[in-house]
Amino acid sequence: MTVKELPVVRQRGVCCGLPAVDATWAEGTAELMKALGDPTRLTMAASLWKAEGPICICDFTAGLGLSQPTISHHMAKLREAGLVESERRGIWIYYRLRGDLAPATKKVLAQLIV
Amino acid sequence: MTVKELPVVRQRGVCCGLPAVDATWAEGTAELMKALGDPTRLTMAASLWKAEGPICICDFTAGLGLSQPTISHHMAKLREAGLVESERRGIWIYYRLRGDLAPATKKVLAQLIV
DNA sequence: CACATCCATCGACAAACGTCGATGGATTCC
DNA sequence: GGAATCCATCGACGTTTGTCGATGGATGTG
Repeated sequence: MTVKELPVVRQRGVCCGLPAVDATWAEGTAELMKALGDPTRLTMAASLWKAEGPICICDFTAGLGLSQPTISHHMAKLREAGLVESERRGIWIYYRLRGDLAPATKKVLAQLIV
Repeated sequence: MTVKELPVVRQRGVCCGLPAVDATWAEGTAELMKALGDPTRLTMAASLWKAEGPICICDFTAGLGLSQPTISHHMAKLREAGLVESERRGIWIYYRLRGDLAPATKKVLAQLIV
């Protein structure tokens, strides 16, 4: 993030180039950001990150003050984003962060979560 | 992110606690994630991150294949998120990442951008 | 078997979002 | 001064999102 001087002269009607940014990377990474771009989902992800063990929907419902369908909906988003996996245990379905998270994703989460 | 065994016994109708997650942190961080949660904005932010100097709207318009109002709109979102600052230079308005970005934000961007 | 609990899914609804064309202000060039 | 360029803002439009109540399947309890 080096800051250089502004271009002194510039021709009107002519545009300069941009640093190359891979479109596929942008698409995928934006998807991850979008998954974390809601306070409820971010809180759920952070809880799973900090938790010693997996957590079930009813615990989030109780703790976050939202309806069960809403929590379920958010968890589905996290699943679609490839962030969590689930395991049934009797009546309950326990969620945890996926064990095979991409290292880059892990680093972002580690950096993100206080 | 330690993984522990699932609870073996559990009472029905009783919910367990969650790891504490600060609501203010979640609100603010989700705001940042939301700002980066669109491929166009993420590309713009990455371009600014990689660029040697500031970039003006018309360059993004030319490079990203979107209308000028759309680019302007996205840039406004990045500004509202506290990510960019601008400087007028004649006809052009140059944008750059804010110099006083929070260290945490810088680290996230550094981690994020390839 | 009947009943309770947990949860995913559906349908609905208001709010937010991404995009565009049109407009108008600011600045520079001729 | 007149014309051209850059850009922010407005209004409009269809799409996506966050939330809920209702429903039904799966599983365990008595």
